[in-house]
Amino acid sequence: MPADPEAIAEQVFIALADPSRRAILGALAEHGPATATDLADRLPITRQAIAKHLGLLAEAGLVLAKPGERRRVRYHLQSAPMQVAQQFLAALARDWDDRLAALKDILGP
Amino acid sequence: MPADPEAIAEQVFIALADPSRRAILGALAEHGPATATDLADRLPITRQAIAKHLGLLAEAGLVLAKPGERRRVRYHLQSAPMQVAQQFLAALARDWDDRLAALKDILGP
DNA sequence: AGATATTGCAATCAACTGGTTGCCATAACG
DNA sequence: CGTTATGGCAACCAGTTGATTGCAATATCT
Repeated sequence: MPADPEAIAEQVFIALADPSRRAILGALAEHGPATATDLADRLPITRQAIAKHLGLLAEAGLVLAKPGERRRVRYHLQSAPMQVAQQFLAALARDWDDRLAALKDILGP
Repeated sequence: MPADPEAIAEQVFIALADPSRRAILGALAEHGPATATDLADRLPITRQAIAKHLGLLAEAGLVLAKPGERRRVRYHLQSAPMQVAQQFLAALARDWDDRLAALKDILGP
């Protein structure tokens, strides 16, 4: 399991780049942990499509699958990877601005 | 031009989800503004592929095309959209944590 | 004018993606 | 025991994507 921040951030970016995935995450945030079939009721896509997305989200660490009582698997949000991605973004933006300022110092008076 | 933060963030996520695109941005950050052919020398992909990526990056606002002297078009970094995306991420993470805490308050002692 | 370099556009291609349908294995409940 | 729900594959399909090659247009230098 590589804790490489860039790898984690990349997976978060991929996950958050898709509207359906954001909708799934939004539903989980709004109504709490849910199963794939629950989400299929709320969202306009099939359970299998949702299951695929949940697989990807779990891979990215944004969601955790918890086996429940009636053979149901409930998915819980995990915000940790998003914070990693956020810090990655912040570092990138800061780096860019620093280098741009440095260039300006060299070229301009 | 929609200033919708989510739309901007989505484009940033899409842009940053691709390694080649991150490499292009990295090269621009490291060596300053450059043309597509310049970048094609540094990176292991063709100029046309780079041009396509630059188009997408420009669409996302992460890069600005500045027509230069010898018909050359130099691309400059723009960090503003990244800061929007970063704040979008921060807001999401905060929202999740708030709701999770609220659920915990309801369910647990 | 001719040679060289640089950009833009189009076609093409393999791989990936988001999504659907269908089927099978369980497990709960009447 | 039969029915009903739930979840896990697997196949398949259309659209997108990352990347390539080829070529035309324009500009620069000798």
